[in-house]
Amino acid sequence: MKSEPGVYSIDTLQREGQTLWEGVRNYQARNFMMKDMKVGDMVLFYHSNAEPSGVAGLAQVSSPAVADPSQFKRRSKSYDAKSSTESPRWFCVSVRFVKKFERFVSLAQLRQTPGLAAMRLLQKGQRLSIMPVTGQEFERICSLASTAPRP
DNA sequence: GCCAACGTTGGC
DNA sequence: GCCAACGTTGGC
Repeated sequence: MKSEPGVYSIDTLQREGQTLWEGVRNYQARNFMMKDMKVGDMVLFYHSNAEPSGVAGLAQVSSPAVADPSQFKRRSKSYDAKSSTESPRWFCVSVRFVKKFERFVSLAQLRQTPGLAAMRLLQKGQRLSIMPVTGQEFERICSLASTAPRP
């Protein structure tokens, strides 16, 4: 799951413990939350549009998808006039803080890592804010987060 | 700040 | 249903 650290960082999540992942306005990303993500699933927390961008830590899905309340709030940037409480258009899960990585895993490091080349995140033009990761990719990234950085 | 890639919107 | 215009994302 991607977030711009200036907006919501891993530190914010650590402070708050848990958050509703509001504001996603892309159908593919929404569908991942609605259909694929289960309570207890592990989440790589990725800092996008950052200096540097990369995986900052781990979270965990802590609730099933519910109607995203921000779509009903007129003053919210995520307000959607075409949605209604009777048939909400947008859904989101909650995630809880698990850990901040000892070592931040930068995008450059991900790109350099053999075995991660097929990661969806690394494919050209990939802009989805939520996307699936394989078990192998997940393990690989966690091990990068706990081993010495490259020189 | 630039720009490629992609999604969405709306006229027809 | 097509597609041009526009908006957004996010790396660089």
